[in-house]
Amino acid sequence: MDDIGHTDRPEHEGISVRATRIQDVAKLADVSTATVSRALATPERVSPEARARVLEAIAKTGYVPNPAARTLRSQKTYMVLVVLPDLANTFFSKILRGIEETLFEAGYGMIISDLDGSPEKEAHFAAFTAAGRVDGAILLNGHLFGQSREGEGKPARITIPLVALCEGIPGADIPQIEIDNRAAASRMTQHLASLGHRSIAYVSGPAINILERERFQGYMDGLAASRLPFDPALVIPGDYTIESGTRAGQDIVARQDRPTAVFCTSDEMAIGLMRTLFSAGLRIPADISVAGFDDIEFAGVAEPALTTIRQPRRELGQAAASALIDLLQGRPSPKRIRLETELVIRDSVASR
Amino acid sequence: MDDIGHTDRPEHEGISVRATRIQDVAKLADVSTATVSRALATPERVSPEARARVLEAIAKTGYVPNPAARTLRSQKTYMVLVVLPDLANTFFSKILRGIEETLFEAGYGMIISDLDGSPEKEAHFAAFTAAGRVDGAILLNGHLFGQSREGEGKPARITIPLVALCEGIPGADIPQIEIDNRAAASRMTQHLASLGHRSIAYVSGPAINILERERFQGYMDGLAASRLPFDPALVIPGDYTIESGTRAGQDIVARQDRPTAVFCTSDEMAIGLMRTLFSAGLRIPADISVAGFDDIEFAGVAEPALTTIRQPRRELGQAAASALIDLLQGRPSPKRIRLETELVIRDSVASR
DNA sequence: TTGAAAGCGCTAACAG
DNA sequence: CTGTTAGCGCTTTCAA
Repeated sequence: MDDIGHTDRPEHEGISVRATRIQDVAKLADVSTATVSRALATPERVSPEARARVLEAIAKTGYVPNPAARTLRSQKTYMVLVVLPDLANTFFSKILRGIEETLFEAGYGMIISDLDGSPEKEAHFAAFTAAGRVDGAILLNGHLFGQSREGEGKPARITIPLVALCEGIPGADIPQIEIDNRAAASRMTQHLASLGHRSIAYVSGPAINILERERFQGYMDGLAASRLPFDPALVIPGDYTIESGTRAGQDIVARQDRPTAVFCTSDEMAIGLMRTLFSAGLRIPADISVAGFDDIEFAGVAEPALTTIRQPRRELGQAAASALIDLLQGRPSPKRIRLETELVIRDSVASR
Repeated sequence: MDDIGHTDRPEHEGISVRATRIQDVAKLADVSTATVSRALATPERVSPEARARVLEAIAKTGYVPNPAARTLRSQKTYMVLVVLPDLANTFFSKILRGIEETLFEAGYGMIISDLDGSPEKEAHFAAFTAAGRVDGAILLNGHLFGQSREGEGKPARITIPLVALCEGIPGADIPQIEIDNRAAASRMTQHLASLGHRSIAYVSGPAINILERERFQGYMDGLAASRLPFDPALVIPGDYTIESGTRAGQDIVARQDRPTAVFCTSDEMAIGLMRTLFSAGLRIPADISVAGFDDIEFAGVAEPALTTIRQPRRELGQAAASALIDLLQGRPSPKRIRLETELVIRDSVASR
């Protein structure tokens, strides 16, 4: 049936093709398999001599424990699921690095789930999680797993530890790791106002999005703190993508009475918007200032270089992973962690 | 010890907290566990009645097979490892989608390994692979796993099916999925030449890189086909990153005798380079033309929009996954697949 | 501190 | 077509 199967025992040049098992190590070290297991998991409960012999045997054989067997017995997978809305968004890559680093140090592996806006994918990963392939999950998508798929069967209940990262999940009683979106947006708005801008447009994220709601609050706060009136006409809808930025640019170009500054709530939108303004013959920042949010890689090489809000992406990932590990190991975990952002001043904003 | 552990049996509101096992389904369907297993794996070998009862019982209980037990018994993980040099590079995200799609349809999951230029990470994933956590791997990093870590112990031999994607691995007898880098680079070079450019600079990738060698050959081919002489001074070293593009730009700005066109072998470099040229007061494409390679998302919204080579990223991913699945299921797999690229003409290149 | 022994939940070999 | 049975390799009581 399986015609690529290799024969099991034969030794080629002294190297057995079959993987070393715990028994082989035990035999070589002249101890029981239980002792080998303990030498690895709880070395302090094994005599130094036995431990040394086991370690030597492991080194000699290149033994690596079989994870399936370990998982089956201990009911722990040492795997964590990371759920994100869109892997293509460069914003996530550094966060993933931070997560992976911290997880790795604690002996956990990471499985990435790119939802890609597909409900089936979400159902799939919910089932995956329910099947016990992971010990916990970090959610970057702003909501919990969908519960069941079109009523067939019981919803597989998810009972593993969860952590929400970046997009808080209101109502869910799990640790939330995030930045203070409201304060950051307020700060940028005030920065623009302090430079003399009195007509500051706001390009939003998707209306349902929690980040959007917080950043919009911040925009309002900033306006108020700068004693600027709120003008609904200056709020332009977007969804964080390049394309929506391009569309917002068209909207602005078409206006008689243009704002002097535009605060885009993502760098992607700012870059798309700048392109449209530029094509229409507007000079940035001479004619109009543009600010972004996130500080992705391309923000610094955009033309002009983008003034934006930097999120501590790696640290966000690390903090989320740490919180999850705490939970996984039965330690208490902080309910909410807020990391600081930074206002990065470049060339796309000028004073008026 | 584990103070977050839940009690095992108690039923809350009729729902058992403990996961359903194959035994529960068997009992409910009034068949043996073997029949349940067969109804799932080889339905044609089970009578329609038995199958119906099993399916019903599964629906009723929400049974999901325990993957650890399945793996332990069958020695198959239904997991594939994808090794990439840098997850932050936007070039890879669509490829990953293509891989994931195809894998998913065939019932395989995907684990991503971001090497991030770290040899330890590589050793870690080599061990991971050797430990039998995955059935096969797709390598996007241009080489096989490092063999052992500083001589301690035997090198864990990797014997699972592998596929090389994008960066071919010379000498390795595994399927290679790639584009024709040489032809694509030649085409771009000839495109520039056909527009009247006679001094075409080439910003390279890392010298050791196989892609670089192929693209450089293509550049030479294109020059020859256009009856243009090769001038070593026009080859500027790069490493595909934004920063190296910026540096290449400085090099060009500093020259007395500037090329009229620059062919960058990655879009990142082209974007970094354009920024430097722009800052130095050069107009693109009026003063100097710039071309890229890859067609990443930002190429279309760069200022000016970048003329480049589009790679069929999703299809590349799909083809690699298909080839690996063939191998995994004992079918013959094509040794080499080359997908077509496309010349995308935008605004960063003008005729001379 | 150590070993013996009992499974974790599943699939595959072997009968029937 | 179906059931019985024997493990896959490990961790974890339990007893010494």
